[in-house]
Amino acid sequence: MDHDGTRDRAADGILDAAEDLFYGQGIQAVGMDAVRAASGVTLRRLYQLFPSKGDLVEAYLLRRDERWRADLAAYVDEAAVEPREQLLAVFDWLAIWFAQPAFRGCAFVNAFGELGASSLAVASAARHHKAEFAAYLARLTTAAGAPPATAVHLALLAEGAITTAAIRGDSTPAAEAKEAARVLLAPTAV
Amino acid sequence: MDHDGTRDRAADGILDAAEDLFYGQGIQAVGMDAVRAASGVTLRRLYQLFPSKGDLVEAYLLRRDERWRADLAAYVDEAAVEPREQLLAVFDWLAIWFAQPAFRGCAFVNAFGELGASSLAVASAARHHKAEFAAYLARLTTAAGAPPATAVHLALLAEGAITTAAIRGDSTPAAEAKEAARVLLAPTAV
DNA sequence: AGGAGGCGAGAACGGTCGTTCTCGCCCGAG
DNA sequence: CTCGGGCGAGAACGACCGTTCTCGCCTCCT
Repeated sequence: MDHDGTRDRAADGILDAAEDLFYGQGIQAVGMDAVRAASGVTLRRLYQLFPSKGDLVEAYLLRRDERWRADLAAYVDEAAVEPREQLLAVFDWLAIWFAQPAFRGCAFVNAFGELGASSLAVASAARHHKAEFAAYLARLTTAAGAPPATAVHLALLAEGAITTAAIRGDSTPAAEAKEAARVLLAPTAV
Repeated sequence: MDHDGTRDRAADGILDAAEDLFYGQGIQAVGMDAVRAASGVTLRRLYQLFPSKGDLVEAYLLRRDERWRADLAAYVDEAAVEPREQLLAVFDWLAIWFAQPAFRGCAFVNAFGELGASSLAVASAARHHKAEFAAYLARLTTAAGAPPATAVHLALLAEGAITTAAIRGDSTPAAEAKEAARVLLAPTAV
């Protein structure tokens, strides 16, 4: 038995490798043997911890969702205190994300496009991720005293910025979306 | 030789089948034999017209890009004459697209997420498609007398609406994006 | 009329993938 | 000391994929 965390540490290493590979190359393009090689674990243990590739994919998406949202919230929390400024800080965080060399768009959008039609687990992971992000923006928006519809508009801008930055391969869409967000947050400007 | 259009008609049928399958299930999930079966053509002819799957994918994306933009422009042209109204009509067209049962997001975003990391042809097809769409919005925006930055903002909204509609599986993001677009197009409102 | 070349149908080939099995080895219980 | 159960390493298996080849047949030039 594993009284210590050997099992969990192995699972984390596998998930680290799987995340790099799945996100960087696409899920179908990465074989289980590549995950094994990158995580330094044996194939037997890999299947003990994740009985099928589908399970591994699901765990990859779940962990990424939680870490992505936690990282965003942590950045926003220390970037600003006023809700309106926090909403704008979301786009600053996107800019930092987009500038990372490994950035390749939203993992959930990519997984949905690849497997959403055949895997219900992938489709609902993507739905959940986007719903949670929308709910986060909605909380900030009501705290800022802006109408609820504004939260939806900002979510569309962020979503568009992510996809556009991925395909254009540059990070300026974050700043562009922030400009638009500023307009949407100032209904009766000047 | 084919003096008549037999060859071209066969190619069209293959592309029709390939488009249904690639868009509906993802590119890697569809084998060449499935394309052959759906198009009623023989495997030999399929490879005569498209020497590799990569060629077929490229042709699929190219034809889809042109038809998508032509359909959009045709709708917008007959929906409104004033440039500002035409910009808003773009989102009405998106709503119609999203409501189609087979709608599964942007074919180029999906292909990019699946193959963009490994296929330069797919990556540049996606870049080209998005650049052309952005240029179209830029033309309408300058015709409407709005600042060029507004075109970029509207493109982000449209992009976000496409992805959000795909993942949520409903067509309301088009109307939500249209609301936001109206705000962005009325800088000094009321 | 005859033969050569193109066609349809599908088998075949080499490679890869997800998953499981084999086999020798170690380690701890009795 | 012994022996059984779990381990690492990798081979093996069945399925599938992209692509090519085989093999009759049909057809069109001369």
